[in-house]
Amino acid sequence: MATPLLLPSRAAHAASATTCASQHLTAATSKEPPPRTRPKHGEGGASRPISSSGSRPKSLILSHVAAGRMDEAADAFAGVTRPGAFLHNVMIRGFADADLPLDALAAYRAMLDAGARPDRFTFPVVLKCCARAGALGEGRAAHAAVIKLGLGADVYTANSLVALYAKLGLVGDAERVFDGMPARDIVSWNTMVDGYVSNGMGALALACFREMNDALQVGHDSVGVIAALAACCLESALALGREIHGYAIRHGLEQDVKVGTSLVDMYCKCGNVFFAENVFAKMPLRTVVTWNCMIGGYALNERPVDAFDCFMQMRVDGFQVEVVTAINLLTACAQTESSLFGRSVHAYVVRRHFLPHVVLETALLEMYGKVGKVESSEKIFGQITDKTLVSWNNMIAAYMYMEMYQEAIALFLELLNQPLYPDYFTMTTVVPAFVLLGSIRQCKQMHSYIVKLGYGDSTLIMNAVMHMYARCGNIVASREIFDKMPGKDVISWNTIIIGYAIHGQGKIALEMFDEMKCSGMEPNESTFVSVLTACSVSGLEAEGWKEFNSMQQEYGMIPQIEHYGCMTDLLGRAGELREVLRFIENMPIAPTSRIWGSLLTASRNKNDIDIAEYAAERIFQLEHNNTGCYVVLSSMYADAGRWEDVERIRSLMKEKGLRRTEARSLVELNNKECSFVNGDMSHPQSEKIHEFSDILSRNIGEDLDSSSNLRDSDPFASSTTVLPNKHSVRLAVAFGLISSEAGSPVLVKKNVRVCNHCHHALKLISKYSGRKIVVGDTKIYHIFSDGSCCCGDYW
DNA sequence: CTAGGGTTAG
Repeated sequence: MATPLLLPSRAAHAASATTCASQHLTAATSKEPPPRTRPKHGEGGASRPISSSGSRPKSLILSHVAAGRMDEAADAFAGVTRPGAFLHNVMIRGFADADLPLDALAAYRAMLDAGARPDRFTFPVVLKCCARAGALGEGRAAHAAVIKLGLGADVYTANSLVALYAKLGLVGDAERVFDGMPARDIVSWNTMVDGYVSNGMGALALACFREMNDALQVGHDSVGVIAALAACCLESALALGREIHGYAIRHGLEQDVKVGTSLVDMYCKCGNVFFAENVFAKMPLRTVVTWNCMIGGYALNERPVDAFDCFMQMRVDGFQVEVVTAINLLTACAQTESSLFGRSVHAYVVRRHFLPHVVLETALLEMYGKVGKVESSEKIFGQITDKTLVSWNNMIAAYMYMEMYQEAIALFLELLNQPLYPDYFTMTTVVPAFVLLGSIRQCKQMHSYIVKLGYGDSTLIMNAVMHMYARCGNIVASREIFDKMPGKDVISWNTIIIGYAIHGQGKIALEMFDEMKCSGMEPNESTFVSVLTACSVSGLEAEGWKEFNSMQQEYGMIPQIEHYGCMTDLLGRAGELREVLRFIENMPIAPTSRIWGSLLTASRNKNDIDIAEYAAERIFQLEHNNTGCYVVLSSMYADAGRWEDVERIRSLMKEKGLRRTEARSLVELNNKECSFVNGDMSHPQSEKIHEFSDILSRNIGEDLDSSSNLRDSDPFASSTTVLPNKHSVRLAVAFGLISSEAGSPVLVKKNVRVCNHCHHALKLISKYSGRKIVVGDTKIYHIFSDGSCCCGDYW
């Protein structure tokens, strides 16, 4: 490594868009605080006027403070009539060292009340306590006092201010203080770098780390290297992390156990366990934190067995298990099939009296959730006294994992009543529950409830409600919310665009996209997923290509696998299968099963069994248990009359123990929803429903006797064959038609794709009945109206 | 007498 990136050229430095400091760096002259005489223990401040009690109480206070006996120190302090700044500082620092930041702040207030004048030794400690206590108001007041007392130029004090603001998440204020400093030392820079890191701003942290090398005459120390490695974790910057590793070696910093630990951590978090193991093995000294990082690193990289082995080795080496060790182990336990390991860790932490401990309890509940023991999760959740948002989120996730959607929604609603604010994770976890079982009626209920709780102006929440309406088939309601939203963000726009896309209204989706750009909102990668989906669903081939090129050329984005997925869908609908295949083979990223699935769909629509088989083979290489793939292939064989192949797949399935998702259709009526399975007879009006479906069949001239229906094409079905007009969607539609007012649309949601036969029949039924029939499958909404479907017969 | 640093639940 001849030219380390750590020592960049000025040009590179100037190129970094956001610099964290201004230029006025005087050379190494004024950086050191002025020399001072260090009073010896017990005689400090002897020159200052002290009360009649002389220096006795002073040394007494000092020894109490040194031993952490703050009660005694306070008693002795009370005996001093007019303590000077020094003694006040001693008391403040005593409380701070005893981990009593609130008492320290009280001592500071007492100092002010007593009329003593805080000095440059007072504020660093006071500010640190403000940071630890989260006391922003007191911190700001102290900042004002610093300026009033003319201590703003003191490096120690200013550094503490930077740290305070950064710790409280006010990076802007931290930057202002930092930029305003007449001189900065290595601590100032390290504090700023770390401030960026603790606020998740890895790129800024690294820019600042580089900049400090030019600004200071000295190299990085271990503190800075540790902060920079943390920044690499945030950015997953493995290459840069290696460079910093090199720097640490060249400057003899890798001997520092904290640097070594940070290196282990960085390599694990950047996904290179091998490098981490190398560093770990060569470390002359390890601490329990080092072991924790290594165990956590294995867990993070989904190597539970290695995590357990590492844990054993840790105990052999004589290290005590601590809370973090247990938390990291639980991550590994969650990756095993059974709850056995998790339960033993649980028993262990109980024995060690590690509980209660929110993070540990949350890790336990998450682990139980992931191994499918949702009751255990519930039990732990109930026992957590100070539930954090993460606890709630994990409990919701545990319900979701077990497909307990009602419970997930109920818990989410309960969360809205807590003094906690749901975050992005909450929403992305719970939204599928609404989407999967929500009806328009439930959406409306939820919507009004959310508004009543005062979340009506929350962009985060209302984006989810918009999404929910759109996924439940009510794009109009979705649009109404969108139009009324005061603070639309990029997700709001992406949501409304994909909403129109899945309703087959590609033109409107593209209009919204134009409007978005006109409004000054910058599209992101997901926007293009929405836009390209709109183009593909609505068959807008030219527009799709235009946007695909524009995202690269105008926005400098690199298309991701999702974008390629949209493009293969688009091509599959419009073009030749060979063309789709060529497109896939020329993709710069490896195709996933979703891409091959797109080709499979295309070959099904073009009835090309050879290419379908090819696509299916690719899918099985990636996902050997892809149920949907078997179903499509099997129905294609059936259509072609290749019954031996249908049989072959059927037995293959049996061998693997795979079962098809049972088809289910939900029809929404005014006040309730009704669910149907294929051939359903459970509804009280079943006879009438079946009869009406037969009438519809006759009136549309449906051919129920064609050869493909005589034999069962479904490799998972039971021995009884269900005629197409008794498929779940047909029963739901029939019931919807007889149970709702003439002229109103019928809305049905389905958990699997509509079969070709029913799709054709539903078009005719819409014409015959003069009704709009909306059928949502897992991907899009089919809007059948006057004999045609918005999907253009490709889905 | 003062400031900055390594591990933890999605």
